[in-house]
Amino acid sequence: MTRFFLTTAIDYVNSRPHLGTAYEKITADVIARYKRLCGVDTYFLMGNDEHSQNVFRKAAEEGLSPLAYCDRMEQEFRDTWRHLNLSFDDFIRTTQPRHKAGVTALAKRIYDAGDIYEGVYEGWYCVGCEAFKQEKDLVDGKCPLHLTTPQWIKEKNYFFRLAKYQQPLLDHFAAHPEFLQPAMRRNEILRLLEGGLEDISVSRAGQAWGIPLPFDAASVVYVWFDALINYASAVGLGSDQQMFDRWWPADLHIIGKDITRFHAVIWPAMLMSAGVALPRQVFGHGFITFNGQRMSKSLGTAIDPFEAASRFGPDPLRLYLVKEIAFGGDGDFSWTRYDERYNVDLANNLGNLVSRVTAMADRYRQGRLLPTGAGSDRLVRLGEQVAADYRHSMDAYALHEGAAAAYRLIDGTNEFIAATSPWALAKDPGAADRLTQVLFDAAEAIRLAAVLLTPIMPTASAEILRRVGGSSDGLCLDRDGRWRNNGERGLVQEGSLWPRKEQTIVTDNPTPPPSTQHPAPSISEAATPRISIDDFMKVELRVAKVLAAERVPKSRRLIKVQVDVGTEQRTLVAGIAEAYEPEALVGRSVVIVFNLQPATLMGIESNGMVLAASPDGGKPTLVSFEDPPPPGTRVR
RNA sequence: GCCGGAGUAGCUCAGUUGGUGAGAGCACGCGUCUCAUAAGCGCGGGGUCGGCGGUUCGAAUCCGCCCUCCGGCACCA
Repeated sequence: MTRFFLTTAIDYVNSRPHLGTAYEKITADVIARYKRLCGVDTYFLMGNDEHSQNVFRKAAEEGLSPLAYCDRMEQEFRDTWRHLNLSFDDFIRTTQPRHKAGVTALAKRIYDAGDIYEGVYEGWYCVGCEAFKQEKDLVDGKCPLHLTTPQWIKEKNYFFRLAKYQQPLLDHFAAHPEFLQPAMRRNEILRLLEGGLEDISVSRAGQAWGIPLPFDAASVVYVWFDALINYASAVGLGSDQQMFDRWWPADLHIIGKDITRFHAVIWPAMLMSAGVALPRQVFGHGFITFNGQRMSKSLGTAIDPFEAASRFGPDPLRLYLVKEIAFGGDGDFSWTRYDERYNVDLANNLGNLVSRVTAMADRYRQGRLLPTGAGSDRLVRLGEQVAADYRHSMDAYALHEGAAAAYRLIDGTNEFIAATSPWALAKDPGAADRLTQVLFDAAEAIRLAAVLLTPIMPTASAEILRRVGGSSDGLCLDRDGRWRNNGERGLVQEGSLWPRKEQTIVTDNPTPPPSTQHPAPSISEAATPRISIDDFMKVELRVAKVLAAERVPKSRRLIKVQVDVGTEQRTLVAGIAEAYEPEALVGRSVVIVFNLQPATLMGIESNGMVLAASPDGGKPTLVSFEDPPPPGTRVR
């Protein structure tokens, strides 16, 4: 294989990228750079997913046309990616003409294959639940929650015959065990496939923001169907056959583990139907947490990759994410750990190693080194072993092991210097040749390690190569990734590559962004349409005192509370069990929505709603009073 | 409750298809060199590999049950 087509998931443009998104792109970039280092003609694709209703709404909230909003977000994404030194060859947007051409072409092929049928999305619809109900969910033909007979609803829709591809997909998984990685994800999907598939809806009626179906312009392609096709449309499906022939099929889709099903089931089925070759491999990477917590904007646990890369530059961040996290598994990021790894891996080991070797070369040999004999057996063997291990690991996308291999050589070189003590040799006139060779060996080991680290730390590696007298132009692993014991080297001694960071000045406590730049709530609040006082007065808020509370059986969130609202007692159900024990609620005064339509939750009728602040991804906090007024008091 | 993931040294984690007395980094203690960014190198302490059973000549690794933590789903009026 002389060419390699690599993709990452395209990103929703609802918000700016966080470190988790950046992680995916960085690992993909490392793979792309590794392939290029191997002399493989590489096409690395990234992009944005713009046809979502959320985007449409968000743009409207900000008073922008959807496209103008997407243009702006593209700049934000590109700025971030540039800051991380990502070497993508192409950046696709799903609003581009080439993508529309690709979607149209693929949809038509699937349609012509007879795998898209016009149907009605029909089923029992419970008005109370605002949801479709499966036959099996009904009890005596009635909604078990509302005890009402649901309506039979029909909605025009187009379906893709996904179910038809159950067996072909199973066959494909059997024939290509490498198709989905890591293995655990494959097992999950196999179990899902064995359980059978259902046809899926691929269109939405009555929406303008999207790509019209080629066979029915009144409907647009459903966003997922649309998005997946980007991988093919970017390389010319439906617009540039020559390019498509050159790059398709994709060699590797790097995606997050949460969207494995789309890439390992729906996407290959679509391609099978259209008679297009399947991608060779899908790799589902893990998630990055911040101090063990899921990244969330409102909790202050979303790390801005821009900020992280600004701390020491992009290379240290890239090294951290690649070396410290087993690729495929989940990983954690914290500022203290980031600083620690920076000091250990970069300042103490690699950076200091470059300093000591260039300093000695300068001091003892005026920076000129020419081999005087054979290289150190031990170090040469280590270098060659490391280079081989590195290749095996990187070829298997065990990126963390590839980084570790390079570091074994760095550590080994520090040990080598301690063992050979060049400063002692320098005092012995009879050891002149020996000293030259020792320094040459050390410089060569650094050169080799820098070559291996090039995909991970492109800028720093080039700088190291310059300092130890190696070239960084047009690197080729076959040629430059092996031990050399020839040629004069000119070493240059300059300032520290990575000065030690003596103290941590950033905190790892979740820090919600300062209110001045708190984009999440402030923007959405400002953007929400204002309501009149009359609208608000429709909502009747009242003080209620909790008389009794108990956990709803088999529920994780729900607590059933009996409250006194002044004029009567009521039963309501509140989703606060994760934050409150029922006993702790009794006697408390809370605020409820008094005039809310009743609803049935887990079989219990709730007459009202208990107010609580509900942070995104956090636990609710009840609205309470310093000095509780009597039950029934109106709140306004 | 259902479905996943995880539980290995004080901390963060590696441990390919079960097999040499269980590892790395950080932190800690001791020693040592002086070329270097108070960095490097060497030695050391410290672990019932969540618990209990089972398969096996042999299990951190496979199987069963249980405990704990974290996600996702169902309820979130």
